[in-house]
Amino acid sequence: MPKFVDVEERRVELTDAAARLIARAGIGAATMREVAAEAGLSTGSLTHYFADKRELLLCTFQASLSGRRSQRSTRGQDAASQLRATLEGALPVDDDRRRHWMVTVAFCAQAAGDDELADAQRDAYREFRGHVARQVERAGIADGDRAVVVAERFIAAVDGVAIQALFDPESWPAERQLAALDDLLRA
Amino acid sequence: MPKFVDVEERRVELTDAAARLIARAGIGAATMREVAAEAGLSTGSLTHYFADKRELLLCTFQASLSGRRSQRSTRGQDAASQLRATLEGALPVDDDRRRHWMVTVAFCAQAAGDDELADAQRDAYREFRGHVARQVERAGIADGDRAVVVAERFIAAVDGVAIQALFDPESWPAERQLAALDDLLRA
DNA sequence: GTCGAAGTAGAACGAATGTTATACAACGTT
DNA sequence: AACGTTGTATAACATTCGTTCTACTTCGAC
Repeated sequence: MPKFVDVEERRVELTDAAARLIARAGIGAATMREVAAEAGLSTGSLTHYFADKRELLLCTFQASLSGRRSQRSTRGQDAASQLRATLEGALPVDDDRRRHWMVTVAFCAQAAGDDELADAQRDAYREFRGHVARQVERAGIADGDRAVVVAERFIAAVDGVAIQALFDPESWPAERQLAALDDLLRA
Repeated sequence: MPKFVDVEERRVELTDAAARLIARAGIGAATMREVAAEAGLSTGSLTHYFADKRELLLCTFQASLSGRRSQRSTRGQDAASQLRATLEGALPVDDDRRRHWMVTVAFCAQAAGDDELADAQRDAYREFRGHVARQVERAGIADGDRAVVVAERFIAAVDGVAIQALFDPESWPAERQLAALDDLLRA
């Protein structure tokens, strides 16, 4: 066994580079050469860790999803605070979350005509909906199917604000986004 | 003056073909050759009506925007119904509106790294926000700055539902989208 | 009927892309 | 110390893209 390199870490470096590129200049800028250069490597290394571009993009998408999922670390708080934290995680209030959102939008667009991507998108959203619904139940806001409906409404409201904030940041500083979230939870 | 062809009509045919392609298979599928073929023409004709691909895409985007704007024909109704109709126009409840939404998402993704596109996106949204705010005022729901805030909340809720409906149509048939809209307006 | 501008088609070109192949460097094993 | 596997870089390949160029058609003006 020669030359020890943490394969998973390398793959993360490469998908991170792809995500940065996509967030900065769109998915069209994420060419094999550009991704490799952004990661400080060569296309030879890139193809060594990903069979082809499709695999690279799929992994980039799923890495972005799991990154957002891992950000939902909610312990030691009451249910209402956990719910609030979860929804706040879906707002582009800092550069990191903004980057995640740009990647998400890019893959939403890419999902047209790519069934595998569309399925991944849909499943990720349903998982998120279930997560929010569970927290809605724990917070005692609603139960059963009603909790799912409330979760959908919460997510819709937050996603809508997020989209507006993404493309009109001047109108939507972080405080205003959080104020909108508070208004939503108050009702 | 030889050979009379309605230039504007031809341009619409071409941007329509581009929009169909983008909605069906993503913006990556909207190559010059594919767009020309979709419109039943050749690349020679395409370049005859659009200087380059960038102009074609910009015109396609603006045509999609103005198409949605012209759909807001609201006369002979009370203010509340007009508001409802405007917001319903932003829901992907039929193939046409669904197509408009797919094009919008595609250009949202494209707006990363393209300032001109990002500006157009932002301005279009602000125009829509003003339109909704005016109808909110007429409906007597709120006045002045409050009307704008209410408009933003309405748009956010509708956009959020739209995004969910786009990528999970099974969970969001037209009736459910409209029910969500009614719930929103009732509160 | 002839001429010229407008429309259309198709080929051709350079640039860029995804992919593959080849050569070299690094390190554990024997 | 020699070898084989892994990692990395670079070059080459075929394809596809946007764009440009050229030829042909169509129609009104004279």
